[in-house]
Amino acid sequence: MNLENTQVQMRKGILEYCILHIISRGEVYASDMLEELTSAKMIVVEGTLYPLLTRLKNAGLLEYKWVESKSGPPRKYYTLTNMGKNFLDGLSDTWKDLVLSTQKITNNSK
Amino acid sequence: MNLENTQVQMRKGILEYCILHIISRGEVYASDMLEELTSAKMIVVEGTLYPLLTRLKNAGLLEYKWVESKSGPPRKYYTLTNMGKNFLDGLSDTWKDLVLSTQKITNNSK
DNA sequence: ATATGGTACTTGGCCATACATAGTACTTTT
DNA sequence: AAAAGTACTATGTATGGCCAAGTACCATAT
Repeated sequence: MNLENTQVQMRKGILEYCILHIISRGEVYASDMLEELTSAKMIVVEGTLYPLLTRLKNAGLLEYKWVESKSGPPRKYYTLTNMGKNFLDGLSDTWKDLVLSTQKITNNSK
Repeated sequence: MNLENTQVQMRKGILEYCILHIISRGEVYASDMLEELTSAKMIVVEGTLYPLLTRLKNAGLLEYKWVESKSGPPRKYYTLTNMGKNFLDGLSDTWKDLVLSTQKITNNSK
């Protein structure tokens, strides 16, 4: 039971929300997402991101197309499916509720 | 992969934070916490709360004393240890960072 | 042409937490 | 004595983040 471990637990689910959101703004591939997540101080590593993308794709929330790159192997560029858009909307509400609930508890000083 | 499942995932870790916070405000026992969590719309059930309290206690973050009840079996009243207080402070920062990071990403409309 | 280093993605296994479910123990009510 | 209610315990399952090792392709240096 240490802080680092709890930080990991806190990220669960939230990451999914953030990634769907990033993709909703336009075609991106994994490294784009990693860069944005890192610059927002949301710690993520490859071993987390890639399996997550695969999961979301298998669930029908994402689709991708291969695009050639000038500096390396081809890349998977992801976009949201309609189902993905709906799911993102649902997640949005869930996240807002969760933040509100937490505020309610942590601001309560009785 | 459904919404309900993701809600569960999002709660992971955050619950720990909320519970430590509730206990930090004074002696409480499990049903007190359950009531407050429910009224804040943070869905939790017995089967989640009790094991969590045991875990936190074994980690040295909580301690409890038995108190007789007028209407039923005795209760465990919990308080934070010093270690628990420090841990809660750390969690506070972690949570705030996480919310900020998420805001940064979800408000980014490029 | 071959070797080296970097980029992009894949896979298998581990661990921690939330939850469902069933069960124990004690008290009060009928 | 039986039934109902309260407080707590124990076991097993599912999921997601992460580590670590590995594959494959490209560009550059030797």
